[in-house]
Amino acid sequence: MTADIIALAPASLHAQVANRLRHMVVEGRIEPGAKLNERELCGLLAVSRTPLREAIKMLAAEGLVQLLPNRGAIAVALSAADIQHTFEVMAGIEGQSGELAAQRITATELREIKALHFEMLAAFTRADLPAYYRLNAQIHTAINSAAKNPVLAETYRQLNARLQALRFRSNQDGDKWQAAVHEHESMIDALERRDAARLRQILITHLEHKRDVVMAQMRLADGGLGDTSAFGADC
Amino acid sequence: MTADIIALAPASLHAQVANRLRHMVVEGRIEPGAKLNERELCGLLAVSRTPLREAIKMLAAEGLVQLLPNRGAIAVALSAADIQHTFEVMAGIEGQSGELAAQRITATELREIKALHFEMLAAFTRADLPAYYRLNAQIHTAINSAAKNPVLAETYRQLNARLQALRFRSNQDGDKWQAAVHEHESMIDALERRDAARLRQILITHLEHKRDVVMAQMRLADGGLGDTSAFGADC
DNA sequence: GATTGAATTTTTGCATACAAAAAATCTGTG
DNA sequence: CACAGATTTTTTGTATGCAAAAATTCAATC
Repeated sequence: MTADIIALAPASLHAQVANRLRHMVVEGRIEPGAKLNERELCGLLAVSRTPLREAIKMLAAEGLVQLLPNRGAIAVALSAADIQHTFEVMAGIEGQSGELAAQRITATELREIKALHFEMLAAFTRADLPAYYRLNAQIHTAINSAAKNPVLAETYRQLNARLQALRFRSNQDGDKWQAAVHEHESMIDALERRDAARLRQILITHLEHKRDVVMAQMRLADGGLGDTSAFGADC
Repeated sequence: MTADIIALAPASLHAQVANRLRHMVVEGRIEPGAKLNERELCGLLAVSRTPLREAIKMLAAEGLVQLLPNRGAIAVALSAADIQHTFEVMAGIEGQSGELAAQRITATELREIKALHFEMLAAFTRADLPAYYRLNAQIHTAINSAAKNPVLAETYRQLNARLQALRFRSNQDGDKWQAAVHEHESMIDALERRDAARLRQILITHLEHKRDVVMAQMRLADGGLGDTSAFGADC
Protein backbone atom coordinates (compact mmCIF):
# COMPACT_ATOMS: atom_id res chain seq x y z
CA MET A 1 0.00 0.00 0.00
CA THR A 2 2.40 2.71 1.14
CA ALA A 3 5.63 2.62 -0.77
CA ASP A 4 8.82 3.32 1.08
CA ILE A 5 8.97 7.05 1.55
CA ILE A 6 12.49 6.95 2.88
CA ALA A 7 14.58 4.66 0.75
CA LEU A 8 17.42 5.13 3.22
CA ALA A 9 15.78 3.02 5.91
CA PRO A 10 15.31 -0.48 4.50
CA ALA A 11 12.31 -1.86 6.34
CA SER A 12 13.11 -4.36 9.05
CA LEU A 13 12.35 -7.96 8.35
CA HIS A 14 9.37 -8.05 10.71
CA ALA A 15 7.85 -5.01 8.97
CA GLN A 16 8.27 -6.55 5.54
CA VAL A 17 6.79 -9.81 6.75
CA ALA A 18 3.86 -7.93 8.31
CA ASN A 19 3.15 -6.22 5.00
CA ARG A 20 3.30 -9.43 3.02
CA LEU A 21 1.17 -11.29 5.53
CA ARG A 22 -1.35 -8.47 5.59
CA HIS A 23 -1.70 -8.66 1.85
CA MET A 24 -2.08 -12.41 1.98
CA VAL A 25 -4.94 -12.12 4.44
CA VAL A 26 -6.65 -9.16 2.81
CA GLU A 27 -6.30 -10.57 -0.70
CA GLY A 28 -7.63 -13.89 0.47
CA ARG A 29 -4.50 -15.90 -0.24
CA ILE A 30 -4.95 -17.01 3.33
CA GLU A 31 -8.62 -17.81 3.63
CA PRO A 32 -10.77 -16.53 6.50
CA GLY A 33 -10.47 -18.89 9.43
CA ALA A 34 -7.41 -20.62 7.99
CA LYS A 35 -4.58 -21.44 10.34
CA LEU A 36 -1.27 -19.59 10.05
CA ASN A 37 1.29 -22.35 10.29
CA GLU A 38 4.57 -20.84 11.42
CA ARG A 39 6.92 -23.40 9.90
CA GLU A 40 5.07 -23.23 6.60
CA LEU A 41 5.10 -19.43 6.47
CA CYS A 42 8.75 -19.36 7.48
CA GLY A 43 9.56 -21.43 4.42
CA LEU A 44 7.32 -19.39 2.17
CA LEU A 45 8.66 -16.03 3.31
CA ALA A 46 12.20 -17.26 3.90
CA VAL A 47 12.58 -15.86 7.38
CA SER A 48 13.00 -17.38 10.79
CA ARG A 49 10.19 -17.67 13.26
CA THR A 50 11.12 -14.63 15.34
CA PRO A 51 10.27 -11.87 12.83
CA LEU A 52 7.34 -13.93 11.57
CA ARG A 53 5.83 -14.18 15.03
CA GLU A 54 6.35 -10.48 15.62
CA ALA A 55 4.52 -9.74 12.37
CA ILE A 56 1.64 -12.04 13.36
CA LYS A 57 1.31 -10.19 16.66
CA MET A 58 1.00 -6.92 14.77
CA LEU A 59 -1.72 -8.29 12.52
CA ALA A 60 -3.48 -9.54 15.62
CA ALA A 61 -3.46 -6.03 17.08
CA GLU A 62 -4.89 -4.79 13.78
CA GLY A 63 -7.67 -7.33 14.03
CA LEU A 64 -6.65 -9.20 10.88
CA VAL A 65 -5.76 -12.41 12.64
CA GLN A 66 -6.98 -13.94 15.85
CA LEU A 67 -4.57 -15.43 18.38
CA LEU A 68 -5.58 -18.74 19.92
CA PRO A 69 -3.55 -19.42 23.08
CA ASN A 70 -1.15 -22.30 22.51
CA ARG A 71 -2.72 -22.87 19.14
CA GLY A 72 -1.23 -20.14 17.01
CA ALA A 73 -3.23 -17.76 14.88
CA ILE A 74 -5.98 -17.92 12.29
CA ALA A 75 -6.98 -15.40 9.64
CA VAL A 76 -9.90 -13.28 10.78
CA ALA A 77 -13.32 -14.83 10.22
CA LEU A 78 -16.01 -12.32 11.02
CA SER A 79 -19.39 -13.50 12.21
CA ALA A 80 -22.54 -11.99 10.75
CA ALA A 81 -22.80 -9.78 13.82
CA ASP A 82 -19.16 -8.70 13.48
CA ILE A 83 -19.82 -7.69 9.89
CA GLN A 84 -22.90 -5.68 10.84
CA HIS A 85 -20.96 -3.94 13.61
CA THR A 86 -18.03 -3.21 11.36
CA PHE A 87 -20.26 -1.74 8.67
CA GLU A 88 -21.97 0.38 11.28
CA VAL A 89 -18.65 1.89 12.32
CA MET A 90 -17.48 2.17 8.72
CA ALA A 91 -20.62 4.11 7.87
CA GLY A 92 -19.77 6.62 10.57
CA ILE A 93 -16.14 6.87 9.50
CA GLU A 94 -16.94 7.24 5.81
CA GLY A 95 -19.70 9.70 6.53
CA GLN A 96 -17.34 11.87 8.50
CA SER A 97 -14.66 11.40 5.90
CA GLY A 98 -17.03 12.66 3.22
CA GLU A 99 -18.13 15.56 5.36
CA LEU A 100 -14.56 16.68 5.87
CA ALA A 101 -13.53 15.96 2.30
CA ALA A 102 -16.31 18.19 0.96
CA GLN A 103 -14.92 20.98 3.12
CA ARG A 104 -11.25 20.42 2.42
CA ILE A 105 -10.86 18.93 -1.03
CA THR A 106 -8.66 20.79 -3.50
CA ALA A 107 -9.48 21.31 -7.15
CA THR A 108 -6.67 18.95 -8.13
CA GLU A 109 -7.93 16.21 -5.84
CA LEU A 110 -11.45 16.63 -7.16
CA ARG A 111 -10.25 16.36 -10.75
CA GLU A 112 -8.41 13.15 -9.95
CA ILE A 113 -11.49 11.65 -8.30
CA LYS A 114 -13.59 12.57 -11.31
CA ALA A 115 -11.05 10.90 -13.57
CA LEU A 116 -11.13 7.77 -11.42
CA HIS A 117 -14.90 7.88 -11.56
CA PHE A 118 -14.88 7.80 -15.38
CA GLU A 119 -12.41 4.96 -15.34
CA MET A 120 -14.76 3.15 -13.02
CA LEU A 121 -17.66 3.80 -15.39
CA ALA A 122 -15.59 2.19 -18.10
CA ALA A 123 -14.99 -0.85 -15.96
CA PHE A 124 -18.68 -0.99 -15.10
CA THR A 125 -19.64 -0.79 -18.76
CA ARG A 126 -17.27 -3.64 -19.58
CA ALA A 127 -18.56 -5.50 -16.51
CA ASP A 128 -14.90 -5.80 -15.56
CA LEU A 129 -15.39 -6.60 -11.91
CA PRO A 130 -11.76 -6.66 -10.74
CA ALA A 131 -11.06 -3.29 -12.35
CA TYR A 132 -14.32 -1.92 -10.96
CA TYR A 133 -13.45 -2.95 -7.43
CA ARG A 134 -9.95 -1.61 -7.69
CA LEU A 135 -11.17 1.78 -8.92
CA ASN A 136 -14.00 1.84 -6.40
CA ALA A 137 -11.49 1.32 -3.60
CA GLN A 138 -9.22 4.00 -5.06
CA ILE A 139 -12.06 6.51 -5.11
CA HIS A 140 -12.99 5.87 -1.52
CA THR A 141 -9.35 6.11 -0.49
CA ALA A 142 -9.04 9.36 -2.42
CA ILE A 143 -12.06 10.83 -0.61
CA ASN A 144 -10.49 9.78 2.65
CA SER A 145 -7.26 11.38 1.65
CA ALA A 146 -9.07 14.60 0.75
CA ALA A 147 -10.42 14.73 4.30
CA LYS A 148 -6.86 15.61 5.38
CA ASN A 149 -6.95 13.57 8.55
CA PRO A 150 -4.35 10.78 8.74
CA VAL A 151 -5.87 9.32 11.89
CA LEU A 152 -9.24 9.01 10.19
CA ALA A 153 -7.59 7.52 7.11
CA GLU A 154 -5.72 4.95 9.18
CA THR A 155 -8.86 4.00 11.09
CA TYR A 156 -10.67 3.59 7.79
CA ARG A 157 -7.86 1.49 6.36
CA GLN A 158 -7.82 -0.83 9.35
CA LEU A 159 -11.56 -1.48 9.36
CA ASN A 160 -11.69 -1.78 5.60
CA ALA A 161 -8.90 -4.37 5.60
CA ARG A 162 -11.02 -6.62 7.78
CA LEU A 163 -14.00 -6.31 5.48
CA GLN A 164 -11.88 -6.90 2.39
CA ALA A 165 -10.56 -10.07 3.96
CA LEU A 166 -14.10 -11.42 3.61
CA ARG A 167 -13.52 -11.54 -0.14
CA PHE A 168 -17.18 -11.00 -0.94
CA ARG A 169 -16.40 -9.12 -4.09
CA SER A 170 -17.68 -11.40 -6.77
CA ASN A 171 -20.84 -11.16 -8.82
CA GLN A 172 -23.22 -8.75 -7.21
CA ASP A 173 -26.74 -8.26 -8.42
CA GLY A 174 -27.03 -6.15 -11.60
CA ASP A 175 -29.55 -3.66 -10.25
CA LYS A 176 -27.61 -3.20 -7.05
CA TRP A 177 -24.49 -2.59 -9.07
CA GLN A 178 -26.26 0.03 -11.18
CA ALA A 179 -27.53 1.68 -8.01
CA ALA A 180 -24.03 1.77 -6.53
CA VAL A 181 -22.73 3.50 -9.64
CA HIS A 182 -25.55 6.02 -9.33
CA GLU A 183 -24.60 6.71 -5.75
CA HIS A 184 -21.08 7.38 -6.93
CA GLU A 185 -22.38 9.98 -9.36
CA SER A 186 -24.15 11.71 -6.51
CA MET A 187 -20.92 11.67 -4.52
CA ILE A 188 -19.07 13.50 -7.26
CA ASP A 189 -21.90 15.98 -7.48
CA ALA A 190 -21.91 16.61 -3.74
CA LEU A 191 -18.13 17.01 -3.77
CA GLU A 192 -18.32 19.54 -6.58
CA ARG A 193 -20.91 21.54 -4.70
CA ARG A 194 -18.91 21.13 -1.50
CA ASP A 195 -22.13 19.92 0.09
CA ALA A 196 -20.71 18.28 3.21
CA ALA A 197 -24.00 17.22 4.79
CA ARG A 198 -25.22 15.64 1.58
CA LEU A 199 -22.00 13.77 0.87
CA ARG A 200 -22.06 12.49 4.40
CA GLN A 201 -25.55 11.13 3.91
CA ILE A 202 -24.77 9.62 0.51
CA LEU A 203 -21.76 7.75 1.86
CA ILE A 204 -23.71 6.43 4.82
CA THR A 205 -26.48 5.17 2.56
CA HIS A 206 -23.91 3.80 0.12
CA LEU A 207 -22.34 1.76 2.89
CA GLU A 208 -25.69 0.53 4.14
CA HIS A 209 -26.41 -0.80 0.69
CA LYS A 210 -23.01 -2.41 0.49
CA ARG A 211 -23.68 -4.02 3.84
CA ASP A 212 -26.97 -5.41 2.55
CA VAL A 213 -25.24 -6.87 -0.50
CA VAL A 214 -22.54 -8.48 1.62
CA MET A 215 -25.02 -9.87 4.12
CA ALA A 216 -27.14 -11.29 1.32
CA GLN A 217 -24.13 -12.94 -0.27
CA MET A 218 -23.11 -14.31 3.09
CA ARG A 219 -26.51 -15.91 3.54
CA LEU A 220 -26.21 -17.41 0.07
CA ALA A 221 -22.65 -18.63 0.48
CA ASP A 222 -23.98 -20.56 3.50
CA GLY A 223 -24.00 -20.10 7.21
CA GLY A 224 -20.72 -21.95 7.44
CA LEU A 225 -18.52 -19.05 8.41
CA GLY A 226 -19.51 -19.74 11.95
CA ASP A 227 -20.49 -17.25 14.58
CA THR A 228 -17.32 -17.02 16.57
CA SER A 229 -16.43 -13.45 17.23
CA ALA A 230 -13.04 -13.02 15.67
CA PHE A 231 -12.62 -9.60 17.15
CA GLY A 232 -13.64 -7.65 20.19
CA ALA A 233 -11.60 -8.70 23.17
CA ASP A 234 -8.52 -6.62 23.80
CA CYS A 235 -6.04 -9.19 22.60
CA MET B 1 -9.10 -3.00 31.97
CA THR B 2 -10.59 -6.37 31.11
CA ALA B 3 -10.15 -8.94 33.79
CA ASP B 4 -9.66 -12.52 32.78
CA ILE B 5 -13.03 -13.77 31.68
CA ILE B 6 -11.89 -17.33 31.24
CA ALA B 7 -9.72 -18.40 34.12
CA LEU B 8 -9.05 -21.65 32.29
CA ALA B 9 -6.85 -20.06 29.67
CA PRO B 10 -3.99 -18.36 31.49
CA ALA B 11 -2.96 -15.53 29.21
CA SER B 12 0.25 -16.08 27.30
CA LEU B 13 3.28 -14.21 28.46
CA HIS B 14 3.30 -11.85 25.50
CA ALA B 15 -0.34 -10.95 26.15
CA GLN B 16 0.32 -10.24 29.83
CA VAL B 17 3.35 -8.16 28.92
CA ALA B 18 1.32 -6.26 26.32
CA ASN B 19 -1.30 -5.44 28.94
CA ARG B 20 1.24 -4.26 31.48
CA LEU B 21 3.14 -2.24 28.92
CA ARG B 22 -0.07 -0.69 27.66
CA HIS B 23 -0.94 0.43 31.15
CA MET B 24 2.53 1.83 31.66
CA VAL B 25 2.25 3.94 28.53
CA VAL B 26 -1.36 5.03 29.06
CA GLU B 27 -0.86 5.80 32.74
CA GLY B 28 2.25 7.75 31.93
CA ARG B 29 4.69 5.54 33.81
CA ILE B 30 6.54 5.56 30.54
CA GLU B 31 6.52 9.18 29.46
CA PRO B 32 5.56 10.25 25.95
CA GLY B 33 8.58 10.06 23.71
CA ALA B 34 10.56 7.97 26.20
CA LYS B 35 12.58 5.08 24.88
CA LEU B 36 11.53 1.53 25.65
CA ASN B 37 14.77 -0.13 26.63
CA GLU B 38 14.41 -3.87 26.12
CA ARG B 39 16.97 -5.04 28.67
CA GLU B 40 15.52 -2.71 31.27
CA LEU B 41 11.92 -3.80 30.64
CA CYS B 42 12.96 -7.44 30.62
CA GLY B 43 14.30 -7.01 34.12
CA LEU B 44 11.30 -5.03 35.29
CA LEU B 45 8.73 -7.47 33.90
CA ALA B 46 10.86 -10.57 34.49
CA VAL B 47 10.52 -12.00 31.00
CA SER B 48 12.92 -12.63 28.17
CA ARG B 49 13.19 -10.42 25.16
CA THR B 50 11.06 -12.57 22.87
CA PRO B 51 7.65 -12.03 24.48
CA LEU B 52 8.59 -8.46 25.31
CA ARG B 53 9.36 -7.65 21.71
CA GLU B 54 6.16 -9.33 20.56
CA ALA B 55 4.21 -7.17 23.00
CA ILE B 56 5.97 -4.02 21.78
CA LYS B 57 5.01 -4.88 18.20
CA MET B 58 1.37 -5.16 19.27
CA LEU B 59 1.45 -1.76 20.96
CA ALA B 60 3.03 -0.37 17.81
CA ALA B 61 0.12 -1.67 15.75
CA GLU B 62 -2.23 -0.03 18.27
CA GLY B 63 -0.41 3.24 17.82
CA LEU B 64 0.76 3.45 21.41
CA VAL B 65 4.44 3.18 20.60
CA GLN B 66 6.42 4.12 17.56
CA LEU B 67 9.04 1.79 16.09
CA LEU B 68 12.31 3.36 15.02
CA PRO B 69 14.23 1.01 12.71
CA ASN B 70 17.34 -0.31 14.44
CA ARG B 71 16.65 2.02 17.33
CA GLY B 72 13.87 0.29 19.18
CA ALA B 73 10.62 1.88 20.20
CA ILE B 74 9.46 5.02 21.97
CA ALA B 75 6.18 5.77 23.71
CA VAL B 76 3.81 7.67 21.49
CA ALA B 77 4.34 11.44 21.45
CA LEU B 78 1.55 13.09 19.51
CA SER B 79 2.20 16.35 17.76
CA ALA B 80 -0.34 19.17 18.03
CA ALA B 81 -1.67 18.18 14.61
CA ASP B 82 -1.94 14.53 15.67
CA ILE B 83 -3.97 15.55 18.69
CA GLN B 84 -6.32 17.66 16.59
CA HIS B 85 -6.78 14.82 14.14
CA THR B 86 -7.37 12.30 16.89
CA PHE B 87 -9.97 14.51 18.56
CA GLU B 88 -11.67 14.99 15.23
CA VAL B 89 -12.05 11.25 14.81
CA MET B 90 -12.98 10.76 18.46
CA ALA B 91 -15.75 13.32 18.07
CA GLY B 92 -17.21 11.29 15.25
CA ILE B 93 -16.88 8.03 17.15
CA GLU B 94 -18.36 9.39 20.36
CA GLY B 95 -21.12 11.13 18.48
CA GLN B 96 -22.11 7.92 16.79
CA SER B 97 -21.71 6.06 20.04
CA GLY B 98 -24.14 8.44 21.72
CA GLU B 99 -26.57 8.24 18.84
CA LEU B 100 -26.65 4.45 19.05
CA ALA B 101 -26.67 4.40 22.84
CA ALA B 102 -29.75 6.62 22.94
CA GLN B 103 -31.49 4.10 20.72
CA ARG B 104 -30.29 0.95 22.44
CA ILE B 105 -29.69 1.70 26.09
CA THR B 106 -31.57 -0.41 28.61
CA ALA B 107 -33.19 0.92 31.76
CA THR B 108 -30.58 -0.85 33.87
CA GLU B 109 -27.72 0.67 31.93
CA LEU B 110 -29.27 4.11 32.18
CA ARG B 111 -29.68 3.76 35.94
CA GLU B 112 -26.03 2.83 36.29
CA ILE B 113 -24.90 5.80 34.23
CA LYS B 114 -27.04 8.10 36.35
CA ALA B 115 -25.47 6.64 39.48
CA LEU B 116 -22.00 7.18 38.06
CA HIS B 117 -23.01 10.72 37.20
CA PHE B 118 -23.92 11.47 40.82
CA GLU B 119 -20.67 9.96 41.99
CA MET B 120 -18.91 12.22 39.52
CA LEU B 121 -20.79 15.21 40.89
CA ALA B 122 -19.52 14.27 44.32
CA ALA B 123 -15.96 14.14 43.05
CA PHE B 124 -16.47 17.48 41.30
CA THR B 125 -17.83 19.06 44.49
CA ARG B 126 -14.83 17.81 46.42
CA ALA B 127 -12.58 18.94 43.56
CA ASP B 128 -11.23 15.40 43.67
CA LEU B 129 -9.64 15.38 40.25
CA PRO B 130 -8.43 11.78 40.09
CA ALA B 131 -11.84 10.45 41.12
CA TYR B 132 -13.52 12.85 38.69
CA TYR B 133 -11.44 11.63 35.77
CA ARG B 134 -11.96 8.01 36.65
CA LEU B 135 -15.74 8.43 36.84
CA ASN B 136 -15.79 10.56 33.74
CA ALA B 137 -14.00 7.82 31.83
CA GLN B 138 -16.37 5.22 33.27
CA ILE B 139 -19.40 7.17 32.09
CA HIS B 140 -18.07 7.52 28.58
CA THR B 141 -17.18 3.85 28.48
CA ALA B 142 -20.67 3.00 29.75
CA ILE B 143 -22.27 5.05 26.97
CA ASN B 144 -20.06 3.23 24.51
CA SER B 145 -21.09 -0.05 25.96
CA ALA B 146 -24.76 0.90 25.73
CA ALA B 147 -24.29 1.44 21.99
CA LYS B 148 -23.98 -2.35 21.70
CA ASN B 149 -21.29 -2.33 19.08
CA PRO B 150 -18.02 -4.01 20.14
CA VAL B 151 -16.17 -2.78 17.05
CA LEU B 152 -17.12 0.79 17.85
CA ALA B 153 -16.13 0.29 21.48
CA GLU B 154 -12.75 -1.14 20.52
CA THR B 155 -12.09 1.70 18.09
CA TYR B 156 -12.97 4.16 20.83
CA ARG B 157 -10.73 2.40 23.31
CA GLN B 158 -7.77 2.44 20.97
CA LEU B 159 -8.02 6.13 20.11
CA ASN B 160 -8.74 7.10 23.68
CA ALA B 161 -5.67 5.22 24.89
CA ARG B 162 -3.47 7.40 22.73
CA LEU B 163 -5.06 10.57 24.09
CA GLN B 164 -4.82 9.35 27.66
CA ALA B 165 -1.13 8.70 27.13
CA LEU B 166 -0.78 12.48 26.85
CA ARG B 167 -1.49 12.71 30.55
CA PHE B 168 -3.03 16.13 30.29
CA ARG B 169 -5.45 15.47 33.07
CA SER B 170 -4.33 17.85 35.74
CA ASN B 171 -5.77 21.16 36.82
CA GLN B 172 -8.17 22.39 34.23
CA ASP B 173 -9.78 25.79 34.37
CA GLY B 174 -12.65 26.09 36.87
CA ASP B 175 -15.21 27.50 34.44
CA LYS B 176 -14.38 24.91 31.81
CA TRP B 177 -14.76 22.22 34.42
CA GLN B 178 -18.14 23.55 35.43
CA ALA B 179 -19.18 23.64 31.79
CA ALA B 180 -18.07 20.05 31.27
CA VAL B 181 -20.20 18.95 34.20
CA HIS B 182 -23.12 20.81 32.69
CA GLU B 183 -22.63 19.01 29.41
CA HIS B 184 -22.75 15.75 31.30
CA GLU B 185 -26.12 16.70 32.76
CA SER B 186 -27.41 17.30 29.26
CA MET B 187 -26.13 13.89 28.23
CA ILE B 188 -28.12 12.19 30.93
CA ASP B 189 -31.16 14.18 29.92
CA ALA B 190 -30.78 13.26 26.25
CA LEU B 191 -30.30 9.62 27.18
CA GLU B 192 -33.43 9.63 29.29
CA ARG B 193 -35.43 11.12 26.44
CA ARG B 194 -33.75 8.72 24.00
CA ASP B 195 -32.94 11.78 21.91
CA ALA B 196 -30.26 10.30 19.64
CA ALA B 197 -29.59 13.36 17.52
CA ARG B 198 -29.25 15.59 20.55
CA LEU B 199 -26.93 13.23 22.43
CA ARG B 200 -24.82 12.97 19.34
CA GLN B 201 -24.48 16.75 19.17
CA ILE B 202 -23.78 17.10 22.88
CA LEU B 203 -20.98 14.55 22.73
CA ILE B 204 -19.40 16.17 19.70
CA THR B 205 -19.46 19.57 21.37
CA HIS B 206 -18.21 18.03 24.61
CA LEU B 207 -15.22 16.59 22.81
CA GLU B 208 -14.51 19.85 21.00
CA HIS B 209 -14.34 21.59 24.35
CA LYS B 210 -12.09 18.89 25.72
CA ARG B 211 -9.85 19.32 22.72
CA ASP B 212 -9.66 23.05 23.35
CA VAL B 213 -8.68 22.45 26.96
CA VAL B 214 -6.00 19.96 25.98
CA MET B 215 -4.60 22.17 23.24
CA ALA B 216 -4.50 25.14 25.63
CA GLN B 217 -2.67 23.08 28.23
CA MET B 218 -0.28 21.88 25.59
CA ARG B 219 0.54 25.43 24.63
CA LEU B 220 1.10 26.26 28.27
CA ALA B 221 3.19 23.20 29.07
CA ASP B 222 5.51 24.45 26.33
CA GLY B 223 6.10 23.66 22.72
CA GLY B 224 8.64 21.10 23.80
CA LEU B 225 6.71 18.01 22.84
CA GLY B 226 8.07 18.51 19.40
CA ASP B 227 6.18 18.29 16.20
CA THR B 228 7.25 14.87 15.07
CA SER B 229 4.30 12.86 13.93
CA ALA B 230 4.32 9.85 16.18
CA PHE B 231 1.60 8.17 14.21
CA GLY B 232 0.33 7.94 10.72
CA ALA B 233 2.64 5.63 8.85
CA ASP B 234 1.36 2.12 8.46
CA CYS B 235 2.93 0.15 11.24
C1' DG C 1 -15.81 -51.56 12.77
C1' DA C 2 -15.89 -47.91 16.01
C1' DT C 3 -13.83 -46.00 19.99
C1' DT C 4 -10.77 -45.10 23.70
C1' DG C 5 -6.19 -44.49 25.27
C1' DA C 6 -1.19 -44.42 24.88
C1' DA C 7 2.88 -43.19 22.14
C1' DT C 8 4.70 -40.27 18.60
C1' DT C 9 5.01 -36.30 15.97
C1' DT C 10 4.18 -31.68 15.23
C1' DT C 11 3.60 -27.05 16.66
C1' DT C 12 3.64 -23.40 19.61
C1' DG C 13 5.84 -20.49 23.28
C1' DC C 14 9.78 -18.80 25.46
C1' DA C 15 14.76 -18.32 26.30
C1' DT C 16 19.18 -17.85 24.68
C1' DA C 17 22.97 -16.98 21.27
C1' DC C 18 25.04 -14.50 17.73
C1' DA C 19 25.62 -10.62 14.35
C1' DA C 20 25.01 -5.99 12.96
C1' DA C 21 23.98 -1.46 14.01
C1' DA C 22 23.94 2.45 17.08
C1' DA C 23 25.62 4.85 21.12
C1' DA C 24 29.12 5.92 24.30
C1' DT C 25 33.77 6.33 25.58
C1' DC C 26 38.36 7.18 24.94
C1' DT C 27 42.32 9.19 22.67
C1' DG C 28 45.07 12.02 20.00
C1' DT C 29 45.54 16.30 17.55
C1' DG C 30 44.87 21.06 16.45
C1' DC D 1 39.99 23.17 25.60
C1' DA D 2 37.37 21.68 21.66
C1' DC D 3 36.86 18.30 18.34
C1' DA D 4 37.38 14.49 15.04
C1' DG D 5 38.30 9.78 14.72
C1' DA D 6 38.85 5.20 16.46
C1' DT D 7 37.59 1.78 19.93
C1' DT D 8 34.67 -0.14 23.15
C1' DT D 9 30.20 -0.94 24.95
C1' DT D 10 25.48 -1.24 24.56
C1' DT D 11 21.39 -2.23 22.10
C1' DT D 12 18.75 -3.93 18.60
C1' DG D 13 17.48 -7.53 15.10
C1' DT D 14 17.40 -12.26 13.74
C1' DA D 15 18.28 -17.18 14.15
C1' DT D 16 18.33 -21.21 16.76
C1' DG D 17 17.43 -24.40 20.68
C1' DC D 18 14.61 -26.42 24.17
C1' DA D 19 10.37 -27.43 26.76
C1' DA D 20 5.46 -27.71 27.03
C1' DA D 21 1.20 -28.13 24.82
C1' DA D 22 -1.58 -29.76 21.05
C1' DA D 23 -2.45 -32.74 17.19
C1' DT D 24 -1.82 -37.02 15.08
C1' DT D 25 -1.00 -41.75 14.67
C1' DC D 26 -1.32 -46.21 16.13
C1' DA D 27 -2.87 -50.03 18.72
C1' DA D 28 -5.77 -52.46 21.68
C1' DT D 29 -10.29 -53.37 23.38
C1' DC D 30 -15.19 -53.67 23.19
